[in-house]
Amino acid sequence: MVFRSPLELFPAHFLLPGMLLPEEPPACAPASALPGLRFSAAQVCVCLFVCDVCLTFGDYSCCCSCQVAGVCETLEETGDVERLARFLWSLPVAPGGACFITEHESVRRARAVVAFHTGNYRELYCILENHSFMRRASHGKLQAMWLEAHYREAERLRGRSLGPVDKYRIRKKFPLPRTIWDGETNTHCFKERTRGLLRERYLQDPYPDPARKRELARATGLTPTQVGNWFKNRRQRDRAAANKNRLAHHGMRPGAMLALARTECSPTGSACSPEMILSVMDSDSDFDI
DNA sequence: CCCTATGATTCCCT
DNA sequence: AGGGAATCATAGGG
Repeated sequence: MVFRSPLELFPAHFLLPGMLLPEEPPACAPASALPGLRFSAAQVCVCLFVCDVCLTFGDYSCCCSCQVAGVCETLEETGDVERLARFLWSLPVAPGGACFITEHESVRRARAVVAFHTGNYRELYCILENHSFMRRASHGKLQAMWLEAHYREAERLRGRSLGPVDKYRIRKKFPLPRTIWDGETNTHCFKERTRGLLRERYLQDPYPDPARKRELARATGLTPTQVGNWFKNRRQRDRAAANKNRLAHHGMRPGAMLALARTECSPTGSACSPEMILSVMDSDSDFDI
């Protein structure tokens, strides 16, 4: 087992907590040296026995790695990457590179965060590709770092910022590793069953009241806002299609179209707009309602 | 690379 | 608050 700076510089500080602090305290110093952070007593404690534990692989091993992980999580939450980097730097490193502490998922994630913020993308990719991250809650952040790192590399290479299409190609070229992705496809469209239900209700009433929207949301698993957006988009696109169609029938006045719609739908015309008639008749892919 | 489809967002209006 | 219009962002086909 070997130590990197600053443990190499101040080993006594960790092993003998009663000693005076050096002029420049290492990152893994007691909480008093880290103003603004609230570590638990146990988390602080790790700074005092971590080296000894790692040297001996004694009974503290599990406790030790959990405490280190806790400190990593706390530092990561504060967003102080520089301090997090110093803390990671202070951790012991086994000759082969593996250590029960650094193998902890939170520590690995912290290493990934530091690698990302320091622009060490090779290391970031290595960490993300070669270790499984079981905590799904952290997948989003890791995925974002994976993509952003590839975007930045491409931008640096091309000497210009990337457009949406460039980014899309980057995502295709560098798909998310399965270590940070559950494998579920992230479809851009709603499920066919959901869309079918929405279309059905839209035909009945293109202007559902809030209660109906909530009910539809429950039935489809969408949020009421998503349901509202869907209806809004549907109406907007039907109107656009109607206008397009109207241009094709140039010479036919809007009033005539409305009359046509009302006669072909219902006497009141309440639940069937001219746009809907057109959308049903149109051959656009989405007009299969 | 262009185009289309589609969900989301923003701004303005009533 | 909710609707319309314009626009953005993204996925996917050819």
